[in-house]
Amino acid sequence: MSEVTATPTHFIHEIIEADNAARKWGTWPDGRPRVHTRFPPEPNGYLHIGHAKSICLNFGLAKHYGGKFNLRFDDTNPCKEEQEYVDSIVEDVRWLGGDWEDRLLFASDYFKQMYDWACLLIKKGKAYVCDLTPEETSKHRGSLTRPGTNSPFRDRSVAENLDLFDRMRKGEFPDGSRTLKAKIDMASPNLNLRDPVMYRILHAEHHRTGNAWCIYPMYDWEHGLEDSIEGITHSICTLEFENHRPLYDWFIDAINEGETSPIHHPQQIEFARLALTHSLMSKRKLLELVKDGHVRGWDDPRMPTVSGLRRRGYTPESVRAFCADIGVARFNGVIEVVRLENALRDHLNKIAPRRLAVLRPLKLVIENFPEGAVEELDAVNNPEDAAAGTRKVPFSKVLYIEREDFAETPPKGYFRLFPGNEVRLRYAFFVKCTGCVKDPATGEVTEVHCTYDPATRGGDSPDGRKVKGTIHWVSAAHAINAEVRLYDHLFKTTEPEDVPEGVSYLTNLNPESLVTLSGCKLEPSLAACEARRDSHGTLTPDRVQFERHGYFCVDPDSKAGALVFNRAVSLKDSWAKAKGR
RNA sequence: UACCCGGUAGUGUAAUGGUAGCACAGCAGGUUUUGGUCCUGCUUGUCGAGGUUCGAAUCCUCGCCGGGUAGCCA
Repeated sequence: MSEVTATPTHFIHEIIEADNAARKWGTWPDGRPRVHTRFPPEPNGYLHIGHAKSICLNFGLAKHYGGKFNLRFDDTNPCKEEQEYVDSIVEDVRWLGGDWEDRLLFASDYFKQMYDWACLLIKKGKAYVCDLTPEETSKHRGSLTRPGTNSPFRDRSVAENLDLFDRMRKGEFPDGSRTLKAKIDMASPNLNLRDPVMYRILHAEHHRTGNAWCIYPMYDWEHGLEDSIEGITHSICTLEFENHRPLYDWFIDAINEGETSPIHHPQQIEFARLALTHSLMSKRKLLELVKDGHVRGWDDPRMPTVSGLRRRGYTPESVRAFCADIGVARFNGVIEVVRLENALRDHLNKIAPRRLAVLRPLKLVIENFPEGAVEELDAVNNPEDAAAGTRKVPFSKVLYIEREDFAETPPKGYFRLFPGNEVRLRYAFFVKCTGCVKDPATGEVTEVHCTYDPATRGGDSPDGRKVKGTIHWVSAAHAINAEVRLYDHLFKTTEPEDVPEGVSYLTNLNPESLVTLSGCKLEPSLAACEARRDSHGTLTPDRVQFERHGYFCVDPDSKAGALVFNRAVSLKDSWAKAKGR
């Protein structure tokens, strides 16, 4: 069975496979059925995980069926769009693995063609220049339950419409004074069909066309034309455009009516956008979080933006796996964010080198270990990947262990260090706790003491003796210092936007979403880690597993000798779960 | 009280007139030099009522519930 005829995994596959079987969209030169998708962002903000779903869908479909994928900027509103956003979107789509080859396209490049088609519609009596103000237009539209009323300018002559539209283009009229509208049906139950605006007057500088135009096309008019020009077969968008589909079809049909060589008519298909628990996808609110300083920027590791995920330590592979895993449907649900976190764990478990790192250090003194001696011990780099090999880790008389790995009076089921208990120091020796030293003023434990069994070197006892606990450690004399940032959900509630009337979603912000730890003690090999960048300048930080903690990556805030690590995701912790009960 | 679209375990997603399955979460156990990984088992579901049919998650009707739509935004 060839890849192309594999079992469909969702309804869009079914549509495409039926189209392919019927050769609905023709074929490529090599004879295979044509599939051509696109991702059409407006460059007015940063991409987030919801966009990633769309990118993976569109690019994935093109790739699966041996088709093509375009990256097209839908830059038809000069008031909101900026080059900065174009650049970040290009970077994010590329990072996610989207390949548009030489087709990085801009809707603004089609302005002249769209204008000509608009004139054609005027000549066909299907479009007219309307002098109604925005407020009047709104009134004439009627309501959800009342039909609209015709504009008094609806029946202007073709000649007058052509003249007025030409003068709109030349900039003779002020912003908002006139529009070009499609003549459809003011009584349609679908409000989108009540003589929608095709062009508005905007004397604004466009990021690419400058001042060449002072009329700009509206989404409903423009979008299908862009798809048509590019030969898009399946124009995939989100569910809220469902009511717009009749208009998408109407415009292209209107252009084609009576023509001997009709333009290409793609098929619009809607799917459910992504929503994640403990998260937010609204561009406006994301911007607010950045502007008001609730996060450190668009790429704050707590943000659901693609750049945030990247800085957090997510791999493109894990984001793609997540998008494939959650599926595509026509139901607006909410995905549990643990699914995303799990996708990362899955990938990093396979590829991340293991390292020893003590986040909240507590001194462990080995009473019977010779002063000044150093043992070089072999540590496995990745138990999931034998090819990753081993490394040497220095061991000495004074170590750091995790504060939470010692308890003077252990809770039930605790099998870490406590007086009289023996545990294994990972890759090193068995040690038996002999007691601890406390600060007489505060009562805080400042040092733990133990003895080690030299016969257990490497972590196995020749006499077959077993220990229940294995803890990690770092040699105090060899440790390097680092800052570690622990992240938790930005919002403490599952659906942060779900707030009572008059209450801000900001009240759902999690005050503990960022915990910064300084003076963390890392094994010396970690000194070589970097916040690397690829040949495009895109961040690809080194990622490691700190054993028993989680997966971490190097943050670009790092400086020589002062590394900063971000926790991408913790390891599953059944002990923490058991304690919580 | 208009039109459009939806409703399957806690969450998401399959089954397209023929045994309601999968993933994640949860629970229990096994393995383990990470309380990780891995492995095994278990709990939990077709919004409701009618109808068509030998047989309905699927088709029909009527309800109920949810989402979308009244920008010169996309």
